[in-house]
Formats: sequence, structure tokens, C-alpha cells
Amino acid sequence: MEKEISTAVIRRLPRYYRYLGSLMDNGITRISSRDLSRRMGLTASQIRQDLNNFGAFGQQGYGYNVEKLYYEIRKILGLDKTYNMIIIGAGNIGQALLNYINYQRRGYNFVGVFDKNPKLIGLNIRGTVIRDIDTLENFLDNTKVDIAVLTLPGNDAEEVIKIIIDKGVRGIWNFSHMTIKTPPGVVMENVHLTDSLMTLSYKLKEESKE
Amino acid sequence: MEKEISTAVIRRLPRYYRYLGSLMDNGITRISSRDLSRRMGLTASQIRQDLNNFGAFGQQGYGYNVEKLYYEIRKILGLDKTYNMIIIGAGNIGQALLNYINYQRRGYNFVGVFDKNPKLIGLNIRGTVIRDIDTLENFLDNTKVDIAVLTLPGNDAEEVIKIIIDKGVRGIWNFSHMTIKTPPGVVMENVHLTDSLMTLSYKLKEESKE
DNA sequence: TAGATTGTTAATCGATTAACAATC
DNA sequence: TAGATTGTTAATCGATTAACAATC
Repeated sequence: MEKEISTAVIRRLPRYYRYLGSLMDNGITRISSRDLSRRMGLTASQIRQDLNNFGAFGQQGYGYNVEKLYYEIRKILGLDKTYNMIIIGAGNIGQALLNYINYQRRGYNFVGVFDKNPKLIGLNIRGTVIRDIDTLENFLDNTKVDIAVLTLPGNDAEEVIKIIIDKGVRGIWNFSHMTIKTPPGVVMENVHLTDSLMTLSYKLKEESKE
Repeated sequence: MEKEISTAVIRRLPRYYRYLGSLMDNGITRISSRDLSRRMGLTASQIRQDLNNFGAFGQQGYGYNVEKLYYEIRKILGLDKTYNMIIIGAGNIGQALLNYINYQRRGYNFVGVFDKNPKLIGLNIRGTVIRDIDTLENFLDNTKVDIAVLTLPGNDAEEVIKIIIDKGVRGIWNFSHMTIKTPPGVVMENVHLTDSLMTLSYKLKEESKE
């Protein structure tokens, strides 16, 4: 039985990964936890604690080999795998996600985009045709999908979530306001943009008080 | 001197706000911390602790008045104010946010969109014309801007951040990979979409192990 | 070897949960 | 009034930081 890693740790992993990537870009081949902690604004202790949840990647007296650590974290994050992905909801955010991030390079393959709006169905977005949401179940019967991106209104999301879970989709990247307790075997990552904006507005208000 | 509220608490406030909003939509006028905790998957203790950071909004033996609490949290989050907002980087995400937030109709007013791409400059996005980024400084001299949304590549962001802070923008909603330690009086809220996706991929990998 | 820095255990700090007196 | 539920203090739990022996 493995020990459960806390989400706080997991959410720092992508940051480590990004920093290590930029170190590599700058030709830096080794780094100590102390040095990395200064750059990232963390403590060296925390970095060593975090990494040692997954293994002993460093070397006493030397520090960490940047490239080695980079690829270790890559593996920990599951970025060495490829994922079939669909987008449900082809509105602004859905289309932006389809276009903006170069998923392909990182192992994310878009295999379908769905919407219920007849004006959108059939449109071609950068080589991907928007399908009728009514064909979703049938599509899932024939295509293995690892991750579904939910970029549709919260009230529509509830029904869709049922369908995709039923059809075996195990990862949900949720941009809608709908949140559910996922059944065992299904994982969900929520991105609540309005929550984030509200947090900013709170911080702004606090700052201006001082 | 006020006591500092932890970010963990602050990040729950928008969730409370959303839940209370939906309770109001359903005509529910009062709620106990126990009842709310069940719906939200938290403990009643936590809800009471969280709220009591800001005041005593409930009543013994009764619970909380939904509408009152809703408006209290609204005020705590600074949502009773209006904010002038600009978007810097009119790519997919920038355009999506322009449409998305406008649609939300809270107190966020878009007053400008900027880009450096000549193909985008001059284009009209839902009534807002994309301006040349070179005119940004001048624009900020003449218009009060509370929040700048950064939806441009990380390498371009560094220079832009300097300019907007210098010109008195105090809130930054950052979608770029660039992260900085903000000077006093300036607040920044980061949305790292790729980090979020990496977290999902980690969770997926973990789930499939079991 | 001597110096540097890890991996890891112990101490501290902060956040969550439990308990209960106050009171509507 | 009696029952319900808050506000708040105390206890617990977990995460971060400090310390240091191991070792490259």
C-alpha cells in the first residue's frame, strides 16, 4: 500500500517541471535544492521533502541533475503517456483550448469536439469538425477517450457527466460550474475561472485597505 | 491591525458564494452550517470557522439567512465594486475571456484589448477593437485600469508587467507562464492551465495503478 | 580528504475538526 | 420554555521547516 501524496505536493510538481525546463533551456545541468528554492520562492526543505515522496533523485554533495530530475517528474506526472481527449462544448473557452495549447506535442490528442448548438455543428475548427452532442454516446462506443474537457454550461454538464462516466471516460477536465463527487476510478480536475477572478478581486480590496 | 486570512479560506469564499446563489435560486431562505456542509462536502465546523473570520453572520438556533449571507460574502469578495479591465494578448484565450466575462455581467468592464500581432490589431471582437500594444502606455496614462488580464506568451509578459505596474495597474490576472514577486500594493492571481492539466494526468495515472 | 548537499527524522507551525457554553 | 445551532475555545491532525547524520 502506497502512502497517499497530498494535493499540495502534487500541485507543486508542475511548477518544478516548468522551472527545470527553463533551467535546461538556459543550459544549467545541475542544481541544489537551496538554489532552486531561492529561484522558486520556496524552502529547500520543502523541495527535498516533496521529491522524496517519489524517490531519491539527488546526490549528496552534488545536488540534482537537472535533466534527470526533469524526466523523473515528467514520468511522475504521467506526461510520458498519450491521452485521447474530447471537448464538450465548442464555445469560446472550448475553442480556445482546442487551439491555444499545443497539446499534441505533450501527448494530448484531440479526437473530437461536441456541441448541441446547430449553428456550430459541422464547423471546422483548425481541422476538427464540431459534432452533434447527440452522437456522443455512439462516438464513445467506438473510440477510446481518456479525458473529456467540459466547457459547457453547468446545467448541461450534469447529464453529460453521467454519459461519459457510463461510457468509461476516466478523466474529466471541468471548466463548468457543475461539481460532483466522482465515482471510484474517475478523476476530475476543476478550473473555476470566475472563482479565480473573485479571489483576485478580494485581494485587490484587501490591498487597497492598507 | 487585522489578522491575515489564509488563502485556503479565501479560496473557499467563491464556492460558498456560488452555493448560496443556487440556494437562492431554489427559493431556500435559511440554512444551517450542518446542512450546507453536507451539500458542499465540508465540515460544519469549517464553514463556521471560515465565516467567523469576517463576522458573526448567523443566529443561534436558526442558522444563516441565505440572502443575507450571500450579500455579505459578495461584499467580502469585493463584488459590489466595479473594475476597469484590459486584456493584453488577443489570442484564443484572450478572446474567450473577453466574451466569457462580458457574458457574466458582474462588475467587470472591459475598456481595452491589446495585441502586438498586426493581423489582429484593428479587428473588432464583440464591439471591442483590438489596439496596438505599443499604444498601451499612452492608454494607461489616460484611463484608469484596475485589472490587467495577461493572455500572452511568457516571454512577452515580463516587459508588459513592468509597464502596467509602473503605470499604476494594481491587479493582474495572469494566464501566462511568467510568475513574478509582485511589489507592495500589486496583487496577482495566476491561472496556469497546463499545470492544471498535468495535475489531471497525474491523478489519472494514480487511479489506474489501483 | 574536506566541503557540500542530500535524505530523513524531529520540531514547529498552521489549518481543520471537535466540543460546548452562549443564546436565539 | 426546550430544542437547535451558532460563535468560539480547545484538541487534533497534517504540512512545513529545521536539524543533522549519511555520503558523494
